[in-house]
Amino acid sequence: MRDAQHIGGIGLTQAQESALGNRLRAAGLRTTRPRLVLAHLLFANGNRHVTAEKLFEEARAVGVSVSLATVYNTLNQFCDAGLLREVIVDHARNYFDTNLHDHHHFYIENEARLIDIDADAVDVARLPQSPDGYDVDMVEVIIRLNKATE
Amino acid sequence: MRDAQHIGGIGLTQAQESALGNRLRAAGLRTTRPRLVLAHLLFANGNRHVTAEKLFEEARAVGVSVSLATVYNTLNQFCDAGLLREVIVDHARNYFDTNLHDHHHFYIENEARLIDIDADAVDVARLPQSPDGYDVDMVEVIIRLNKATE
DNA sequence: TTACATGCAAACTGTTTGCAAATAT
DNA sequence: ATATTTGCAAACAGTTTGCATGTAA
Repeated sequence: MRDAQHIGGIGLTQAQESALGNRLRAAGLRTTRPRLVLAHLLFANGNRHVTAEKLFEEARAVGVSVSLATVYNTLNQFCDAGLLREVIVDHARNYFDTNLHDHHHFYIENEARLIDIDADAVDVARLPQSPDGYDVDMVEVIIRLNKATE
Repeated sequence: MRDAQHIGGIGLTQAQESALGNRLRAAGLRTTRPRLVLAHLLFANGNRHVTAEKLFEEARAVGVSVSLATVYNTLNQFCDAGLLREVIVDHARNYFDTNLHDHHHFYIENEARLIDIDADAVDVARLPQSPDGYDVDMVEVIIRLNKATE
């Protein structure tokens, strides 16, 4: 007898569902079905970079009906709650990153694809002084890539 | 007797106008009035970071009527022609930077303001290897700032 | 005189929002 | 029972585009 599939048709075990529920509650969010589904898609398999549209399609692909507006709202709530962070590399699309550790990015421009770079793989040895009256919020290194011309 | 004001009411000298004209022609662009006006606003006073809307307002402020669409088109043409480059730091607004040298940016988030950082003020000592099949297009360092909490 | 640039308004993209119905606690 | 969340559709911001008119070469 296998685990009940509680959430949509996506085959979440009770343990997974409960863990995700705790995570949402810890972040101050109610555990609604759309949030559990999206959280599962986001957090179940390692770090991800996701746009609203892509996540929306993934939800539908696993047979869960969520509105696009809810995907947007949920991503923003997760962001505000500290479960996600934004990455700004493209003025068309907004990316959300599940990796909350200090890190940087490759951005493959013609594929609109992000790849994480561990913080300790980059050495920003010296930084200029910030203008008076301002604090550093974060230091981002973005390495823009294109397909190699062979 | 002072120099004739050839372009709108913005008091371009003949020398300035001719220099800007050359610059546009060298970039493969016809020297139209809107382009000369916008080029003057962009290039006359050192390096700038500008949005389409801001440049549009500046043009109107100096009494030149240019359509917003033309400002957008012109900025994109200048970009394609290598007279400007884009800076992506905010998914709402698109910034254009007149500084074509290798450099980085402070971005003051709550003021939507960019400040240049000379390339040699930052020491990116070690970079990770790019994924196979991709070439580095550029390495951007963005230091996000907020007003200091005193 | 011919190709290119402009202005306008309409289209378009990604995202947000107002509100009634549904759901979590 | 009450506050929160959802879905839908409409609104919205920034940007792009089609087309008739105007302009540079």
